[in-house]
Amino acid sequence: MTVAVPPAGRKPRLPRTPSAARLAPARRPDAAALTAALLGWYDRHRRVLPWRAPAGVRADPYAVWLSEIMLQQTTVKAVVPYFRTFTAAFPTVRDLAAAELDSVLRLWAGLGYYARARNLHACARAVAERHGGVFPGTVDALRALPGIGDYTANAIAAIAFDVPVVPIDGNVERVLTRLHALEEELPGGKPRLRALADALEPAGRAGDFAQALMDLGATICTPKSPACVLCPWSEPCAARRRGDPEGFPRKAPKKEGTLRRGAAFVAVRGDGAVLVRSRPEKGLLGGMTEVPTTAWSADFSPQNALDHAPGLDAVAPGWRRLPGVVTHVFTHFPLELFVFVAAVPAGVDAPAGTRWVAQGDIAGEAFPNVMRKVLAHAGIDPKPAPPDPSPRISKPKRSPR
DNA sequence: AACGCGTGGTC
DNA sequence: TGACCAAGCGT
Repeated sequence: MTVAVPPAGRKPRLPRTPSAARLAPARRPDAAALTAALLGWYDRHRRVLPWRAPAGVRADPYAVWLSEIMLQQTTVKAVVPYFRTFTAAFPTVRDLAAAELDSVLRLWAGLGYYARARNLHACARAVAERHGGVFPGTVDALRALPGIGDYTANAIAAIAFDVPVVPIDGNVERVLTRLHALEEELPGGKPRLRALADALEPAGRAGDFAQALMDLGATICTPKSPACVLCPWSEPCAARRRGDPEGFPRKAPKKEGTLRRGAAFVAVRGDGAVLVRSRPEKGLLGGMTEVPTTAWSADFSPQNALDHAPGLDAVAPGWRRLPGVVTHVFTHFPLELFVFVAAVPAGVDAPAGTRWVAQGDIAGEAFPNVMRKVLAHAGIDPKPAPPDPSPRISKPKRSPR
């Protein structure tokens, strides 16, 4: 279905009479009216978040950038404690640039998508070196920095610099495809979505407008059971009028990955030290810490697992397989790990490419969650990955239905 | 362009 | 309870 998008700044003609209104074909909603309704709603219901400035105050670009990177494919609830930890450890982008990559990875551990942490560090250094420690205020300059794609460049430009652009994330995607009942499947329909976003009018409040769209998507226009009765755009929403808001956005089904298996080896010394190694910089869980494992493959069998773990038979005389398996689901494949444990005599050297981590340092290692599960399965408490999910943030809960 | 890349919450 | 999803990016 082809949808004509009116040029920004011009309103579609309104029908003259009520009867004409009823008979008229669906019209593009009036951009100025949409803006007024959305910003009015935002002024009453905006969420209070650690990286947001008070109403009427422009937010700190560093805080906006840091939060936007953390929020990529990640929930607000998960991000808040990490955001507090990072701003405490690195008050400015220069502090972050001066830090070792390894300390950044350690603080990031548990948040997922670890390439973000490496790009975060690289971006901080680029800002420090290329821009004198000050974030640039244009979409193009932001877009050129590591870890900043189309969405994030537009979000930072709008929120931190009030550049009149509309960032499109999952929330905005949902809100706009519903508002227009866009039939075209995503991601193919993204260019049309871009046109719909560009037809909106932030009216001099680009930052508020962008965050209003996201708050609307996060609290009202939710994927399941949207609260249309509370929505400022309820009246013009084509999907609601059609009685099927949940049906948007239209998406092509995605295929699932096949199960992989492997073995993980937990070698524990008498003093509590554990044998670990670092994963390669690139790829799955890049740069993170792990206990030695076999390769993970669809045809793995635990029978001769040690044959596929060179050097480990020399570390300890008796490897014992624990009952059960550790399961973990990555975005693109599920994983089952068989866990082997061994008590290692004092004085045994770590094989090439591995190292001993003292008992007290285990919590500080950059273990991804799958490895924390393995350690827990072996009876070792890896300590909570995320910082304390301490002070509550405002939660605009609505009554259950 | 399609895929690789984590984790936690929700129903 | 497994499937789906959440403020995407890099290749």
